Amino acid sequence: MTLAYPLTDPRTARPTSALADAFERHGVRMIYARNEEIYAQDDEVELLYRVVKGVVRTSRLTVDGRRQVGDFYYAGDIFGLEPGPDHRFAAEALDDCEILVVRRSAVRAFAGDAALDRAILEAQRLEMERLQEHVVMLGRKSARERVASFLMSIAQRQSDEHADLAMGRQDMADYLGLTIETVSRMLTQLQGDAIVEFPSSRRFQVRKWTALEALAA
Amino acid sequence: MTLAYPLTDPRTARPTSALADAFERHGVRMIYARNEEIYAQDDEVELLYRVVKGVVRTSRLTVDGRRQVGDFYYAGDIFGLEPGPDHRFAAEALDDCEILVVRRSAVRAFAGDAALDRAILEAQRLEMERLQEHVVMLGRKSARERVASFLMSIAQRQSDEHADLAMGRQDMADYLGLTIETVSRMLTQLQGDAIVEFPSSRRFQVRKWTALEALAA
DNA sequence: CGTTCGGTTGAAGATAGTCAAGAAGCGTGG
DNA sequence: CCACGCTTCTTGACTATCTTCAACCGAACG
Repeated sequence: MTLAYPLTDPRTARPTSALADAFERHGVRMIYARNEEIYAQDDEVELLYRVVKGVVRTSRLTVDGRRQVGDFYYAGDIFGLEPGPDHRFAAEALDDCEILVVRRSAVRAFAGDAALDRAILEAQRLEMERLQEHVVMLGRKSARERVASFLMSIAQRQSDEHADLAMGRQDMADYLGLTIETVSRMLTQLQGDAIVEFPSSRRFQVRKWTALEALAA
Repeated sequence: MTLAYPLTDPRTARPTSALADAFERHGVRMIYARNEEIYAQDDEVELLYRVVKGVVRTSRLTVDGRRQVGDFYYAGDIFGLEPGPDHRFAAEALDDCEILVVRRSAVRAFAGDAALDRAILEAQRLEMERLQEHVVMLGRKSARERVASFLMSIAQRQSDEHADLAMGRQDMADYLGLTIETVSRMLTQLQGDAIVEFPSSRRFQVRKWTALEALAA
């Protein structure tokens, strides 16, 4: 990890809330290399993070080595906001990342309790929505449907015709509660049905939106 | 649903937080019959609920009829606290229930923004922890492990030697992301291994705590 | 005493996982 | 620029797990 420079950058600034404002003023800009750990499982929760550039993955390891990926965070997303005194999920940089970090107490002093609490509340909302969707997906969707949902959410995020996958197959698998082989098979299957097309393993294009939507439902 | 009487009952009162306090003062006591709906999926979020007596189940139905149970709420638990403007999960009374209900805006006026936000924050914490656990369970545990985890959490909650299941097999299955048959089979299997014992289908006793814990891990 | 409902059990089938091999991309160094 | 090794992804064959469909059992209730 490299400490870069504390900064308020107008390009990445989004001073829409007390929280965003606090990030601008008190944030420290950090650089993380690919696969570097941002915080560990069971670390104390004391900082808030916002992705400026790159993609972050949260994940949890069970004692016997099974891994569950919590979510992926892209530029603008806030993460590290977890209930309880320590992190149940670790956070790692998927690729080279630029992250704004603020100390929670610093934010509180700056923003005032009420404003901060409301801002954090809002961030937690998003987090909970993600979790709720995740639960339904893992509990009630088939492998094919999970993969379709995943591609759907990625494709929606990117306005471009082509969508890029920031993560490898293993990360997808651990997010979807599947094995890497099953993910791979489902992808080739969706491609065989001409629903999506992969010019390369990390890049795809949706061919039949309605079909993909139906699966993702 | 039957409206009972607005009340502050010292037995069920837990005036430890602004939220609890608000429930005491502004709560309306409602009675729901077994399987009665408390709020529907896609209803607007505007009320907060606290279980006084009975058990509540939240669940979500997909378009094609699959059901995912979100969680079960027992006496003292707060529910209905969801992100977004409307409920993604419905809430229903598992058995005959007594519920304290407060209007969010009323609570806010009473408690003051800051105190309320912090109290809601705390309740949301618990909710997020449940969701995180649920994700890991659905994503990375086998049927046997899921059932074991479930029994474990029920048994821990009840101080008694015997633990009672408030819900039927179907509800367990929909919570665990399994079918009713698989749940049943895992239960008989755990019983066969003398890890738990079911004198009746709704009542059990843990025989080998260490074995159950190992599975639940 | 029959009916209903919730739970269990069995047999067969589908879905996803495991193990193993092969192909394709990618960076490094000759 | 090509060759090599490494990693990631794909594919195949087989197995395990879970689901499906169906029958059965037993307690609760009229």
